[in-house]
Amino acid sequence: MPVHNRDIAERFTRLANLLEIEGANPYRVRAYRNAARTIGGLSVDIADLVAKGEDLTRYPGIGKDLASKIRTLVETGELPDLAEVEKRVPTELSDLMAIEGLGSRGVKALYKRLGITGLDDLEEAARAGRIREVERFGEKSEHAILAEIEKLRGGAPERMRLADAEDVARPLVEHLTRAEGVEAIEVAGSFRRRKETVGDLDILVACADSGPAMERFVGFEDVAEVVSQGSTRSTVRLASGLHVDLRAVSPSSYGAALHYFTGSQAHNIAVRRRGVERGYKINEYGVFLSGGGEEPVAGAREEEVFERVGLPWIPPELREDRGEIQAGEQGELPELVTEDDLLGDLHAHTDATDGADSLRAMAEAAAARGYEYLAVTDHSKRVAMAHGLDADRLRRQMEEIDRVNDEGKGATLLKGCEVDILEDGSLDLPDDVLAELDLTVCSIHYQMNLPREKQTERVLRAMDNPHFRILAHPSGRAINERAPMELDMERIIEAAAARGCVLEVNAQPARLDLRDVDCRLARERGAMLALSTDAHSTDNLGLMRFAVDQARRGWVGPGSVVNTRDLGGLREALRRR
DNA sequence: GCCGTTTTCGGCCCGACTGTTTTCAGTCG
Ligand SMILES: Nc1nc2c(ncn2[C@H]2C[C@H](O)[C@@H](COP(=O)(O)OP(=O)(O)OP(=O)(O)O)O2)c(=O)[nH]1
Ligand SMILES: [Mg+2]
Ligand SMILES: [Mg+2]
Ligand SMILES: [Zn+2]
Repeated sequence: MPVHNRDIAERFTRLANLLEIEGANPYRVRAYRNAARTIGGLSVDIADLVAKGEDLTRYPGIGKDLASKIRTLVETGELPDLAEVEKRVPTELSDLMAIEGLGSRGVKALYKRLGITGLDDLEEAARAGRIREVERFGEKSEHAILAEIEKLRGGAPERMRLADAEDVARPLVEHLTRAEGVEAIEVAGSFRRRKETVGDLDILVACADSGPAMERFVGFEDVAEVVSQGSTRSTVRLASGLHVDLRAVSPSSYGAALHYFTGSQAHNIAVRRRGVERGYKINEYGVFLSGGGEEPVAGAREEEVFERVGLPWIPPELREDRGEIQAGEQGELPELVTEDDLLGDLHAHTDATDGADSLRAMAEAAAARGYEYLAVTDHSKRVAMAHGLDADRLRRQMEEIDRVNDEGKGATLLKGCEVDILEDGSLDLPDDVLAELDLTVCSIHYQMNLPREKQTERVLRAMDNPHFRILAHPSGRAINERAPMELDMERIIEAAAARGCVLEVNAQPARLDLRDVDCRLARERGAMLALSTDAHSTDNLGLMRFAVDQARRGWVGPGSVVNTRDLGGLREALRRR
């Protein structure tokens, strides 16, 4: 696999940046950025699509020209347009745009006037006080640039995991709720869309007078810096480094503002374009008639905005401009799975291996959540670090499960095991003991760096075992910690669909594996999913909502999720083909 | 560069905040 989607997206982003610095047509620049966004949000590998000769123009924002450029890039590893523009302007200029407050115009001016091409040049010029000599720069921007360089040198800024963002948001929302005159408050942006990571927090408040809320916001104890402050919008940096935007509007604009601030940017643009087509101007204050007129025709509720452009209310998780608008228009928005749909959890550990709580405690905690069943899936022996089970210990655990089930106090415990998939694709326990289980959860914990073809074969071979049921944390990634394994996920999804294997959506906040886009591909290809917490304690059972988030972002409905079924239905759904 | 139950050409979302702007460009949401 020579060219990853990520590489293709990065090249087009670079091309867009350099063209913008050169002063190219901004809509052409936007077209390249859109293409980068589309490609970055794909589950299938573009290189595979090209190899199969598929028509790339079926993807929105990719026309004949871009399709041909992509094909060239995949086949030759080269993007001739990028090579061309790099002959005219230094490619490092694109990286300078990562500096906050520095855009294409600023970079161009610094390059033309001072010959600055990289971070080192920029720092030197700033220290020498030469930046302020350039038009549209001054003392303040010069200092700001130095500060930003400092931050950038301290390591690339990471996006924050959604679960961590919740912990940051909670006290801040609590703090703002107590501001005078706040009638409604919501964390919007990527947080509301439930993206796996967030770049910042975007908080919206409704109030007649924004003053008290804004003051309270910048006065929050964790604020390290007030980046900007106005009457309707302020931005702060928290001690953790996370930025927070607060937007304040009157209650009559709350719906329009919530729509605006929830995004995504691409979704907003698409909805606003529909507005233009229908004679409206849509902004964060409401929907207005294009001809002018001060009075909005809608704005208090989010539904009104959609209604004006002929759409039903679209769940935030879908608002990525990835087909939700067309689906809404045609009345074909998917029914999305909810936490209430789930009748059990199919991946959990106990104190027999690396879990914190007993079988009995886990069964009772599952019942307290209203579950009908809980699969106990402790590690197999290969995972020695977790004191994994051999056949004997697993059999003793099965006996204990029988006893706990007989007591009938908790949810029904299913006999399972998280069986390690060994390097050759065989499973870590003998078939005879696996045959005694209700289900297996199979996963890779070692040798995660095999080449793509081998790693894919390893998983497919594991599926050959008739006792294989669920593929757990399929990519093995840990967000901000460990890259996913090299895998042909499309092949794995297709194999799962064909052979009656189930793919897990692991709810551990660092995993979220499958990803949203993989969930969507799985649904499209007819593979079944299991939403599971991989709980290592009774509390961990409560992580389920994070798996639900990503499944919903993947357009997944209850029908594609095995643990929406009752025990009888589940056993049916887990039958192998 | 993309795209079309108005269009195959001529549009392409719309607004807040900052700084050096002397009347608004640049950057960002
Ligand atoms: N109409 C419009 N809305 C925008 C634009 N840029 C951002 N927004 C809206 C939609 C975004 O979801 C919202 C918050 O902006 P952010 O930059 O924080 O993006 P978002 O939260 O979606 O992603 P993030 O995880 O923060 O990178 O503001 C834009 O160019 N036009
Ligand atoms: Mg955001
Ligand atoms: Mg933001
Ligand atoms: Zn596990």
